[in-house]
Order: sequence, then structure tokens, then C-alpha cells
Amino acid sequence: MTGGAQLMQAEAEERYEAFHTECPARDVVDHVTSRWGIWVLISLRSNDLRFYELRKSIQGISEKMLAQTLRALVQDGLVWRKVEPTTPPQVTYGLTEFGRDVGEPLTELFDRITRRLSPRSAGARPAH
Amino acid sequence: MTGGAQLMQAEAEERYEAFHTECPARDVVDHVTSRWGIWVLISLRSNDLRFYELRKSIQGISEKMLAQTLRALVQDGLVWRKVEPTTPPQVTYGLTEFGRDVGEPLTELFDRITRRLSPRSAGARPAH
DNA sequence: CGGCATCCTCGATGATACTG
DNA sequence: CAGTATCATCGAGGATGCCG
Repeated sequence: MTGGAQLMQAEAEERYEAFHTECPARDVVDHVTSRWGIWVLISLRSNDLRFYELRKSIQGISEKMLAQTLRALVQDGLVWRKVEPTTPPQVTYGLTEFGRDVGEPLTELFDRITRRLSPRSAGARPAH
Repeated sequence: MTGGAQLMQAEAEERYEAFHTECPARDVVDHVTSRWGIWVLISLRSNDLRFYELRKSIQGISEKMLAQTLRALVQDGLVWRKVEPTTPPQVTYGLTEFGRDVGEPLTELFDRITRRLSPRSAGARPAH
């Protein structure tokens, strides 16, 4: 495992290098894997939600952090934002194609972890 | 589309609820999506690595954070740790089955983001 | 080499209050 | 309802030094 592994590592290293430095992808990854980003994306995966709905959907998030997280995700092109100029105002958020694209592995990640940790609800699997 | 969506949301909400509270999965997700956790897992995906190799593989990580991140991941059962009592000591890390299981969607996430951002879209993005 | 302990800083986060 | 602004805090994370 030490012999040929070095070559593979060289490849991997080169690839991640672009990434750890100034690649814009780094920011997106940070936003997605941010404390609240992942839950926003997963929540919006099932359907579009308004600010208020989103807030109560994600337990423990403050208005500030929700707004902040949403802003970052909208800027990254993962989430769209639709404003209805009614009274009271109504703002809806949803996933863009990119957002759904990213949300899929995110949900998969979440599923695999919960599946592994709650053997009673999703079939017992032997721990490593 | 908005009508039936409420029901789906009810399901989703109930499901995530268990999760935002005290589910152990929450901790694992936090560790995996922590600032360095994701890179450790992705790095170890290609092959097992020693502490030192891991450190230079992940640009910008400090020894402290690497050790801390590794400890959490080992505790969560995502990473194994093998100590060779030689001089100098030699410690190797690698992914458990669980770790590989989790690393897959993580890599997929990373790939989708870079794929989306790589094609010449550099420079057109607003910095925040 | 691998890693832990300590100190210290800074930014993310939360609470509160205020607008449109 | 959907934010924004301000302030206070708390802990993640970096720097340094010591040890097996």
C-alpha cells in the first residue's frame, strides 16, 4: 500500500491543489458545507419554501444566519429567490439546477450517515 | 405543485427534526462537513496516508487541526489509525468501510461543484 | 515523526432591536 | 413577513513549545 500509492497520491495532490488555494470552488464548498448551508439545501430539495417556512424547517437557525446563508447560496447560483411584492411581502426560495445537482450527493451523504447510525430504523448494518 | 408540496414538507420536516436535535448523526455530519474533515476524507479516498503525508496533502491545515480532525473521524468510525511502534514512529490513516461509504457522495459533491465552476467561468463571479 | 498542551486572536454565530 | 443593523460572545483555529 506504500508502493504504487505514491503515484495516485501525486495525482490527487495536484488536483486538490488548485482547489485549496484560490479556486472559486473552495468558496462554494465552504458555503455548502457550512453549518447551515447543508440543511438549507436539503430542506429545499423536497420543495420550494418561503423564508418563514425555511426558518421553522431548520431547527435552531436564527434569522440572521438563514438570511446570510441564503444570500451566499443565491450568489453561488445554487438557490434562486423570488419576491412577490404583496402585503405582507412574500419571498420564496428554491434550488436552481446547480442546487439540485449539488443537493443530491449531499442528501446521499446524509442518508448514508443516518442509515449507518440508526440501524433500527433502516435495517441493521454491522459497524465497521 | 404548491399544494401537494406541503405534505412532502411535512415528511421532510419530521425526518430532519430527529436530526437537528440530539441525533448522533448530527455530530458525524458536523465532523464530515467540518472545515478540514471533508478534505481529510477526500484525501484518504485515493489511498492510505501517514500523518505527515496527509498534512502536506491538505494545504493550509495545521498539525493541531489535522490531529483534531483525525481524532474525531476515528472516533466516528470513518477513519482507522494504525501505529507502527518504530523509530521514528509511523502512524498511518485510512478509510473504514463507513468512511469510503461517506467519502463517495463527498467526492461526488466536490466533483459536481468543480465541474460547474471550472469551465472558463473564472473571473465572472462577484466576490463577497 | 506524531501529537498533545497552552495561549491568543479573530471571525462566525446568536440576541436584540429596528425597518419596509 | 422578510429582512437589516448593531453589539456581545464563544469557540474554532493558528502559533508555539514540549514529549514519547
